Amino acid sequence: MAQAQQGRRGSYAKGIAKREEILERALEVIAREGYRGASVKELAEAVGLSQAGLLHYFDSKEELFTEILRKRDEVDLAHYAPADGPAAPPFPADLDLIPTYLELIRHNAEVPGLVQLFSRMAVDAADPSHPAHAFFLGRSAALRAVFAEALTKLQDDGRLTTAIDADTLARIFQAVADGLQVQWMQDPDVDMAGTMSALFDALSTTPTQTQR
Amino acid sequence: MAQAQQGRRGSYAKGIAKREEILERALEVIAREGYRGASVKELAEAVGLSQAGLLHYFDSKEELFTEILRKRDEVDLAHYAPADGPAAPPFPADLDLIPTYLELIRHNAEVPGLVQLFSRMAVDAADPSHPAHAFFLGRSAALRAVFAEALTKLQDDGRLTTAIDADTLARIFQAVADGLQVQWMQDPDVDMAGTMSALFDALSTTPTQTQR
DNA sequence: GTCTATACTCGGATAGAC
DNA sequence: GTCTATCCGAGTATAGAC
Repeated sequence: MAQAQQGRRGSYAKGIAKREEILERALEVIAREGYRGASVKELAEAVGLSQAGLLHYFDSKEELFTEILRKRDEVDLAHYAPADGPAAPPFPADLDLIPTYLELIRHNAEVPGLVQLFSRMAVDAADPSHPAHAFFLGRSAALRAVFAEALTKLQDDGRLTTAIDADTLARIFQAVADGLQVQWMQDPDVDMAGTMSALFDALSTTPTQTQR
Repeated sequence: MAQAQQGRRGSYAKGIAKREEILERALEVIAREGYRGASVKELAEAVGLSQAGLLHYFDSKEELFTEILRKRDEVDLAHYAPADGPAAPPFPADLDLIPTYLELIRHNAEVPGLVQLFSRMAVDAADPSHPAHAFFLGRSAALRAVFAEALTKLQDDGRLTTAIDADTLARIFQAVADGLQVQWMQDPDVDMAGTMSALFDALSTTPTQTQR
């Protein structure tokens, strides 16, 4: 009960490496092959294990998929946060946040399965009793906090409208991103990054365009 | 094969009235009691029928729930389109569209179950093989068209920014609305209408506020 | 640690009586 | 037209062999 268990429940140092490996493989597979209400069995086979073998590392299906999303944030953060100290996931509080975010959105368009998984879970996890509920609340708040900070700086520099407070703006950008994902899933011709960018430009006070 | 069948498949004039009645009851029940992955059986009992009895009127679960959403648009349209000729669902092309839309958003906050159902289906129906795929594509496009028309008028009147074309603006408003719904489901404190309204104001060129 | 096999549950669909 | 009863498939979880 008191020993150091840094993984999740019941996993000792031994298993956690494999766990991470599984999650990375899962990310690749889902990104490439898509997610259509995937079952544990399907994912297990894609990852090279039996269903029971996979569930050996995770307590339940919900935990498994939640961890996949967490891992996704982890790799995205590592990739899009060039110089990082202990920055708050899923994004660093750096200044060039908007272009970086647009880059990430462009990247998302390359991994439809992950977008599907995320959107699906976001809806399901709205139920407070869902295992991923806390994860989404926390992630969502963290994302907005980082955004709000960056947007405040832009407002202070006179580069962004002050007609809306930064917190609300952060919420709006988040909503647009999430909403565009759904539209894009339904119609892949939708230009998520371009639309986001257009909104940002329209709310900017300088004639400068965001570099796309 | 040639006789007039105005309902869906295999339902003759007799059944369609009951069908509509069922859908109305379903709307009430879901709005009030919420939707958490509801099964046909649950809904059937809430509506006063057995599972088999309910499926007598609908070919499948997916068709049933799609029809519920369609009915929802129908009653919303009837309620929020005061004087209507043959206007395009789910909204009339009238001028006071923005305040009306805000009203509808406020109304949505009163019927969480319907929002959950809609969001869930919107994600699932992203799959082109989903029975509701076409419904969502059509609805979405129709909504944007109505919006784009109204927004164009506002731009022509010099009351709205011309930094973004009306079509893109329509898409943005749609995305914000959808995204805010997800945020609101996760955290009911989120003020959907207020946030939408703030964005609209910020994109307006006149100092006038939208009447909330 | 990983597998096979199985138990169990749930939910949608269908057959057939009334 | 509506019910009861049943079937069937899917999917998760678990037991137990290796």
